[in-house]
Amino acid sequence: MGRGKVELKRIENPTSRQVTFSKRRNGLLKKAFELSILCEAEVAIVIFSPSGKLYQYASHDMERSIARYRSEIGLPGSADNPTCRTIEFWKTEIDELKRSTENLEVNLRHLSGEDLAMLGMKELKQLERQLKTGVERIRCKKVKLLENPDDANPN
Amino acid sequence: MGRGKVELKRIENPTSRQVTFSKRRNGLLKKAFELSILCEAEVAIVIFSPSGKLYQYASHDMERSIARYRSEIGLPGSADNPTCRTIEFWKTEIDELKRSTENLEVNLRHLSGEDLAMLGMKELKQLERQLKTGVERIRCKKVKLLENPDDANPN
DNA sequence: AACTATTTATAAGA
DNA sequence: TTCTTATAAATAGTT
Repeated sequence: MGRGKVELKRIENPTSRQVTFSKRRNGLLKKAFELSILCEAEVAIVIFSPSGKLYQYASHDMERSIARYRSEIGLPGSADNPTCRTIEFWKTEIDELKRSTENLEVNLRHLSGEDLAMLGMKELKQLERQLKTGVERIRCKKVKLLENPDDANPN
Repeated sequence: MGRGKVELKRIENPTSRQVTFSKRRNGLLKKAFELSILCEAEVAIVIFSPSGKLYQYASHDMERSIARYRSEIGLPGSADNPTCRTIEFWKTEIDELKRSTENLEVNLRHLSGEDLAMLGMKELKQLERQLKTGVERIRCKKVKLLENPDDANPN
């Protein structure tokens, strides 16, 4: 990727090694970010430059990913003997559940015709179609119930 | 990098999401390897697929990199020891959130006319009324949008 | 899994 | 460090 092909070995020139490090480090972190978004993966990266400086990326939370890694590998610190990391893991678990709950609530309100303010025409049309489909299905069900009341749960 | 530009958002199609995950995961791990060789960097990556499978790369050693990360961040490594009670608290917190999520999902499906099997006539009528109200509100909103497109979020 | 048309990343140069 | 550009590499869509 560049004006010349590069050999897979240590870059001897310290200046160009530093420059390459900087460029490729950014590239790697960007790719990690994209992977996590596109594929809903949990990605965590830790990089130490030759001079010892730390660079990191964590799609969710570094401690959570470490905890998950360890529990996957089978190290202690998971089941019993919970550590702070384990707790962190659950905290983010909770946060994610809360977020998904919020999303569901928004969807529900939209289907009830509430909170429509920020929707565009495209979304409105889609919502309307979805609701009409729902009404149609419910009508079918009602008809079936009337024809064959024995199936009914008598509420 | 490919025949089409790709939007930075979750890939909806599960098949192509899986394929992309596989391709990009390999790409990311390869880049990490190259970075460590070319620039003598210490690189550690942990990836969890959406289905929970672990993939990893560590130029030196995962635990070493984790330890180095923690010491860099300033964590003593072994912090306080959370009690089982705290953990139990969070477990129930999670259970409750999961239950409420399930309820919301059921409501959402009902509003889409799915999973109607166990509903009685009374609930069906209520659902239908709710949907009709929703449709009506959405129509109002659409009309307003058409009359006054400037308000629109242009989606 | 293999194939390419394209998009991206980046090596070298300024 | 930042920008530019030629080229290598990665990969999205397709088969």
